[in-house]
Amino acid sequence: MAIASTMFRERGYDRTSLDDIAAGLSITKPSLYYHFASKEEILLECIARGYILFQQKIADRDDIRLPGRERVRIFIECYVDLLQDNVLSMIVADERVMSDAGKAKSRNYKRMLNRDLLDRLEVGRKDGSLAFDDARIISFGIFGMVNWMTHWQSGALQIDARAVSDQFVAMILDGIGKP
Amino acid sequence: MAIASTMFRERGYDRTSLDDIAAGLSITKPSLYYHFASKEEILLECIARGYILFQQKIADRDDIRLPGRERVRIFIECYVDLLQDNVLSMIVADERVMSDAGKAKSRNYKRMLNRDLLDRLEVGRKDGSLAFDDARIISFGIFGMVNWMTHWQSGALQIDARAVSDQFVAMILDGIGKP
DNA sequence: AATATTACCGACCGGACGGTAACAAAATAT
DNA sequence: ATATTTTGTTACCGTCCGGTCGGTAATATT
Repeated sequence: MAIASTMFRERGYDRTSLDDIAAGLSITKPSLYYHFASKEEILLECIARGYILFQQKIADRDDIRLPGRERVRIFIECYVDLLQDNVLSMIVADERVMSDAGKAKSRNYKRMLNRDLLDRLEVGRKDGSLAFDDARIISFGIFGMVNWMTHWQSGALQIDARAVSDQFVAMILDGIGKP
Repeated sequence: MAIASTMFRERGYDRTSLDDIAAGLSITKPSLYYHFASKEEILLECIARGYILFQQKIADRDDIRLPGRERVRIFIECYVDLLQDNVLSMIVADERVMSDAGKAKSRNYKRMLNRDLLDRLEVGRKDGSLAFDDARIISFGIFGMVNWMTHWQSGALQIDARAVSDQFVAMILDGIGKP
């Protein structure tokens, strides 16, 4: 499962054949079909596991009493961390190849993640630690920034995960413009 | 060519067959092969055209005398604009399916684009209108934020392009944190 | 000892896709 | 008018891939 997750992230869902996954597990394709009903089911399982991992990671560090600004920071740091560790197939999953049912499930995970960030943003807006116009656009921007890290592969990402999330957070919170 | 570009952006390169492209042009696949040597060549042509369009667009608005901060803003606004108009196949092009030669060409365009933004950032740093740590990370962050818009498709992107780039720019330059 | 259940395999199917060979019709040049 | 180049077409090939079929060891249950 973790292997499939890694392969999906490295080669992309379409270009990872069931034979590839099976080979990675030292079994054969029909054997995969004993455990899973379809390729899509494998993907959905990967997505679910990624989401759970994220939930666990963030639960460890989260504190509801913190100002929104800090809670956004925590979200971003956890998210970057998980991306670096090759999990979160959600990002690689192209809904266009999925069945309606699978699409719905996948969207649901994305929606939950987005809702979490949106909530943190609104908390910050209310407690005065954040200011922005449309939370949805900000949220999309943040996700995009981080999700696109999956496209850095090979070459540029010699950079430490901590440095990345630090500077992303700095840019998001304080901006790069000088007054 | 513009048709291929749009199709690549909408369905993805892999899932756009040569028959699809040919049908979109009301011709047949072998006829495509009269004009292009391979599917990859079509993609590369799309990438090149997208780059040229970007160059034209930004040349219209650019002014070397402006402070770096403004020149970064212009870059982002032009980039968002072009993305909304379905051009820039560069983003959709997954280097993993390309030949070494194609990969090199594709990377070259990306490199040029990245260099342009990096230069603007450095100008801003020197003239004091911008402040940041590692320009590469900032640049990647900005590209990610905007590039990821291609994944918004269907549903969320009811938002006007201008609103998006305005808020992206606001977040990048001023941040969303309150002092 | 007989019977299920679990976990796996080799061989194959049908469809899609990139690409090609051989040939036909316009368009253009002479 | 004829020859030639440009731009198409129909029909096909090889390959890859998701998925299936029938069968087989090994382990657990009765």
